Amino acid sequence: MGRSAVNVAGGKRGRITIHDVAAAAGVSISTASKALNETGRMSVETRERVKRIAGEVGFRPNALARGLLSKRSFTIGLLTNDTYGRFTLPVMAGISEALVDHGVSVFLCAIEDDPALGQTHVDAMLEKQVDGIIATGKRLDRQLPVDLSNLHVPVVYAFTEGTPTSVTFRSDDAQGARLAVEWLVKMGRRRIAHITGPEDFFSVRERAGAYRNVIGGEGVVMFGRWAEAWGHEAVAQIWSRQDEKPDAIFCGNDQIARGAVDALRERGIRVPEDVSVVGFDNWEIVAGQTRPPLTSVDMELKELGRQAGLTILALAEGRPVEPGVRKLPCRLVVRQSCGAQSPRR
Amino acid sequence: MGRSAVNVAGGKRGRITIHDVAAAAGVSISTASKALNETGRMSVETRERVKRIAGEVGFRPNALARGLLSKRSFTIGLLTNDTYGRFTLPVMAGISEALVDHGVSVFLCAIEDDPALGQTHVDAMLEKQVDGIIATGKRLDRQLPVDLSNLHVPVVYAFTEGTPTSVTFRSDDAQGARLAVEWLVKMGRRRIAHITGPEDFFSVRERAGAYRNVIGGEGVVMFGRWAEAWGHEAVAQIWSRQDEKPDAIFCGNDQIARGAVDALRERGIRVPEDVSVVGFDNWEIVAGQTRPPLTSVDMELKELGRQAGLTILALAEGRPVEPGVRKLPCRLVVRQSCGAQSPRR
DNA sequence: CTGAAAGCGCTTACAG
DNA sequence: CTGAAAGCGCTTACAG
Repeated sequence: MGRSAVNVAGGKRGRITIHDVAAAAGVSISTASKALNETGRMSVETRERVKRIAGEVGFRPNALARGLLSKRSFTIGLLTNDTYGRFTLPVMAGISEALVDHGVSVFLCAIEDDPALGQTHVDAMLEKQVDGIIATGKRLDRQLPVDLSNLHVPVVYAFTEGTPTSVTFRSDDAQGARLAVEWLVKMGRRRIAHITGPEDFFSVRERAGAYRNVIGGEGVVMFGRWAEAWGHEAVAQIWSRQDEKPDAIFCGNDQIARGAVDALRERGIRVPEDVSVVGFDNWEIVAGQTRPPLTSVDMELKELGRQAGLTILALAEGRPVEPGVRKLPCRLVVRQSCGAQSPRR
Repeated sequence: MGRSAVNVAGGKRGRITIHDVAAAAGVSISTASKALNETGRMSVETRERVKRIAGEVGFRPNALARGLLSKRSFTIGLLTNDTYGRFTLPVMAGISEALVDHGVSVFLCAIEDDPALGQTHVDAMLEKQVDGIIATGKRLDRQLPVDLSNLHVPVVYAFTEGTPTSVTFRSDDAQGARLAVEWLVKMGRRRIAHITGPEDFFSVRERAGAYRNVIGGEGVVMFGRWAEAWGHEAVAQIWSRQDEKPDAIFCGNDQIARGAVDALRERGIRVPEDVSVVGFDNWEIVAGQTRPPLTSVDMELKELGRQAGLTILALAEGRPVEPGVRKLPCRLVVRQSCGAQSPRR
């Protein structure tokens, strides 16, 4: 008891080591180690005493020393080229949430689209003995500008293109688009248009394909830019034509949807009474501030991050994981832009 | 040469250690270590040979082992309660940019406003022997829900409230507001109103105070919420009154400014011809998409992050750092909402 | 100019 | 039930 107080200050640099705990408890460091780790066999009394004293002196095991032995650093790296963070932040939140209970911390490395910077960060992670790397990005059909194959540590891809033998998590954009269009149909809409982003995006083609499947025909698909201004322009184009006007618009993302809603309002067309609008991404800052707030497809990126985190953990622990692409379902978030009814999920 | 190839596979687990390099080069591990670290004295020939072979076999020093000796992990933690990332991402980018060249990696920990989660993350960081912790948040007048004093590692605060003896970086909101209002004055505006957020925010009071100082009177200050809808409402209130209308509005953030601009347009009031508008935050997604795009005050959070990073590094290396609050200047980003003229900076 | 030895803080067979 | 010893991968005095 009295002796423990003497050692509270710890050795040099103020850090308390297992030696201090052992000395204070009057046992060897091996016994102290086993007591704290619930391994080995010893009297309950000894184990409890060591643990109590460790708590009293504020002992915190040095993860560096531990990692040196165990070959596990309880550290992973998250690599992203999405500097703006629109997609990376929810993914990061999911990873962190899944791993914090396992004592795993996450290095975040934003590499823009700079291969040299990417290599620097990968090298730094590897030297720090990360247990694995999760690569994430801003589009499903592009790889990060770094080579992550043959790395000696497991790699998982989330919301970015992976390699054929890796495990890759992505949103099921076709299913998400289906959700949106079927919802519009269920609201009684029959003339549904689709205003979306650049056709060279894989997800744009996926979403457009699903749109066509649901409406059972060619429909009206307008490819453009990921911008509010494009939503405006597209509405102007449609309403300047002679043909019958749509009673619903499925937009490729929330920014386009916001532009479309604003353009409709400025034309005196009511949303959702005259025209229903659905967005994609469920980006709160955009969807929530639109008048009226947008019903939108959420890609569940946090859940995607969580699964990527649990997978990298499994790989790091040597548990078997089936390689391949895993599509995660999207969810429709109902606000006011399609009418008041709530989904019957 | 031939021998090095034999060792490429490394020891168990495929990792190549300094033993492999030493063996391949035919020297002792001490010599290998000194050769690689440019320390000690030896023939240039030996040093070069060791370095060449290390490169050939793909040797990567184990930072865990290194850290155990040097008491430096080349790792820092970034703690934030800003889950949305609006403020944290630029800060993080600045930190990372400043430290990557020094071989330092960053653990990102989002703790929401949960003290227990905060403690868990702090404990994890401390066990991993971080060289320091940077605390950041979403407002200048609130502390994170964790106690970071008496930590045995240096702590720096950036865009969140620190402790009296710590070093804290924050934006100079008064100077930023002055920049905005002086700009409006320079554009010939004389009746400048101020629509802003909740009065209990320190930065709201700072900005309002600077506004009053520049216009030299009480002015029109309307406190409200950080939302587009509030910008709308405030404009409606002003324009429903009998008195003379403002010819400029300085808004407390970009969302309010966007709402105000939309409300003005809907009233047939032209921006910037009839009324100039300035926002605050320079949040690209809002400021850039407003019609017309917003002139806005940028808090230079990336620079703030960079300085926080360099400071924590200095502290970690034992260099002396003056404690106290450091206010960093804001910058006015000119777009189209005040007129076409560009700043004469 | 080069190497043997001690040690960073811990864990884990192996003895007793 | 408990402890001495070896070792994880490196660095750094200290000898030679």
